[in-house]
Amino acid sequence: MTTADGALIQLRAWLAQRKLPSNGRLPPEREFAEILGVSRGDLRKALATLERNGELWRQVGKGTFIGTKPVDELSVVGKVADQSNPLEVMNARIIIEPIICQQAAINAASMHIDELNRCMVAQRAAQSWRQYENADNRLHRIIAIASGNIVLLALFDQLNAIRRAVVWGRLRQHSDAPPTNHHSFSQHEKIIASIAQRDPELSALLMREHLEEVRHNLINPGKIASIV
Amino acid sequence: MTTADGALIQLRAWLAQRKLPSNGRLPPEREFAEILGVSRGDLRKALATLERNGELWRQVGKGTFIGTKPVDELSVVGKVADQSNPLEVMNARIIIEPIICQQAAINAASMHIDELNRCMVAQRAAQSWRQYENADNRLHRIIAIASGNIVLLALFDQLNAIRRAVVWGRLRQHSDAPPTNHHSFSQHEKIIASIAQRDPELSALLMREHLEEVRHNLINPGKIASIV
DNA sequence: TTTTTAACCAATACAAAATTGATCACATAT
DNA sequence: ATATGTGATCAATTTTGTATTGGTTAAAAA
Repeated sequence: MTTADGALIQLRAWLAQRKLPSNGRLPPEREFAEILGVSRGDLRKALATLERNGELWRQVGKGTFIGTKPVDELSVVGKVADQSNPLEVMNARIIIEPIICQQAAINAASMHIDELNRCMVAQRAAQSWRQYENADNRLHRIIAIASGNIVLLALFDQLNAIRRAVVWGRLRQHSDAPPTNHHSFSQHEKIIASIAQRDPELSALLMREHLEEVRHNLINPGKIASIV
Repeated sequence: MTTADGALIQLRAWLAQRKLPSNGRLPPEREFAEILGVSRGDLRKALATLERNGELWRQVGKGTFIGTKPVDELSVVGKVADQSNPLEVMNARIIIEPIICQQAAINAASMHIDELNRCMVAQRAAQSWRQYENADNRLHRIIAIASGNIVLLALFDQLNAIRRAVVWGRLRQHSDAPPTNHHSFSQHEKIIASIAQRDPELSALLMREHLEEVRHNLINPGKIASIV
């Protein structure tokens, strides 16, 4: 038996008899090594073992804690946005939004269909890119609302927040002229129609195709380089 | 024409010719008033007008920014949790997690497979419900990590946060004894195996079946009434 | 060789100081 | 007398500086 194994045994014994503070934090490594009477290296090996087992978690500058690491649910958008990029966000949309659209086809009320059609009217009447974008965002969000699941809507909003944070500050050189992206119009209309006629699979397929085209335009910045 | 109207005109002209920093922030009021050569009060009136039009937004201690105010994703978890219920969260999981699992089968690295197997060992060795639950949460989260898409991981964490907020305080009367839910064990192992052998469709199917069984146990609270 | 110790690094927490939009009181001007 | 500019003050937020902590490496010691 190595001394590192001995440290692990001592650590387990200490954890078993000690009553931990409410936040589950245990002493910093340097003190803890003295308390247990082992070297810091051996203590770290023992802690690493318990961390692999998921019995505790550590973080630089914070400490060592018993249990599972809590997900920091706030300001997650900014951190994710820093680590991500427009393409990754687009890929996530292609994965998530079609199934939300599928649920919308199952659960949408006629009220939602009407609202979607109103969005199309507003989108066609848009006289600036800002108005067009607003109408488009609203359209996609109403689909999420129509899914009938508040949790799905919350996830959609989260995804949207990440998207905005990622493209935030990047080039947005589109003019103020209203877009002439009529192909996107027809795609939207087909999606709405498939929802109206209660065809979940078709809705998901059309939404996926629509987003994949948007991704294509994102990768190949031709005439239209905006995220719709 | 009042002096306040003149300030609005000067502000618009300044915004039209000046190139704004990437974050869209414009100078603090005191400096800005000097730059434009107007009083701070008139500048504030002009800014208020543009704020009403949604062309900019302001916040105390932060500054004035061009564009629409980013949504505060903060404390959204609590609001959603209030309006939702365990079944709805479960349904959202059944919709979301299978496709995340599908992506994991496509993108998982061998490191992730190893980690998943370690989770299974920890889950089998669990000697209390707490340890079992920790291992299970970690398993599902590693699958989300293995998807290779940070945005998907963020959405999974959000879903998890909502789940915890919803079931928080509700029935959780399971004893401290380790669970004998061996069927769940085999389901987990099959999912890991399907990921390891790169079968996206099978992975999604198995995850869906697994979660649907959890939902069944949630609706029919028999022997096992925990959300796994 | 292996283990321990020490030193240093990067990330985080915490507190103090500076910044900033909002608001009010008062002086000034027309 | 009303309106406008000026300054002070407040509360929210950012910034800055210091101490702490896990992570890492290399030298010292066994």
